[in-house]
Amino acid sequence: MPELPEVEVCRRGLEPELVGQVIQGVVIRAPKLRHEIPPALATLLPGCRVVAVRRRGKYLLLDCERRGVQGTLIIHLGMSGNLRFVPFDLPPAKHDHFELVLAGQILRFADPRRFGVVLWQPGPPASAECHPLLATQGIEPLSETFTAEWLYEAIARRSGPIKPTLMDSHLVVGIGNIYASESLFRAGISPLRAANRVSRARYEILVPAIRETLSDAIAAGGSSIRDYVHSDGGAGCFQIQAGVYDRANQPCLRCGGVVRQIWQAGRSTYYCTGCQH
DNA sequence: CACGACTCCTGCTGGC
DNA sequence: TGCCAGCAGGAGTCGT
Repeated sequence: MPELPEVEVCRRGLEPELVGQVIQGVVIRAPKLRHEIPPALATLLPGCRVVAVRRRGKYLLLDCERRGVQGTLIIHLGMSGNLRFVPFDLPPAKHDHFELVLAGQILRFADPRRFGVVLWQPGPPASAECHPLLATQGIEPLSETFTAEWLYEAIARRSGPIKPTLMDSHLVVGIGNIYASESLFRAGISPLRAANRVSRARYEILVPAIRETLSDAIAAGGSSIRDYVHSDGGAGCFQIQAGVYDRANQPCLRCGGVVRQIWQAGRSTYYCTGCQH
């Protein structure tokens, strides 16, 4: 599921249920995701109050506190991860790897492909950003500092194609394979064009296109935020009709041209040969 | 530094 | 119907 919008929708679903809650217990079933889930969480977390649910890129950050001791639970959903609130008596399924036991329910993390991450960073909330996985994260595309000017300058020495460049989380966070294609479609820019050969004027179009693509997706998920976290995640995420993604050989909804599928950096890319140059 | 290839893992789909 | 190759919304590491 998770690109930035899905993670943000997930965060918004978690926040009202989690903030203020005291963690009663922890269950670790799969020691090894992308990294081992720290066994120490089983003793660190019980008794902790969740004081905030934040997002950095595609990482969820649960700030925790217990009598002055602070730390942040870092969760990444990888390709196939999801978080659900479930009742105590729902037996765990095959890929349910981790859970927080709360007062009236369980927050359960499932991830079939196990590309996800559950880690712990001790210290006050601000120190979470110092974790090696987070310290190198790029700019937030929905922040006010993400401007055409910023992107144009940042990309000056990037000669690779624009689409995989936009997906580099050390440059800009949160733009995954779907929204990279969709944003470029909205902006009318070919995914094959070298990043540093996109004109300044076209970045003025691309940056708002990225912002609108992401925020439209959040808004679409937002109509069923509760459902998203409480059910199996199908509800919110796919309500946006894709312009090009997964529409190979179908007519472009804007110009009637044909949507083509190509491969870049090992990932599929979709674009309209008629209106993206 | 920047880039592409490779890697981790399971599950589903499409073609035969 | 069954089998298998290929692909799936991420991202770190390594070699060039």
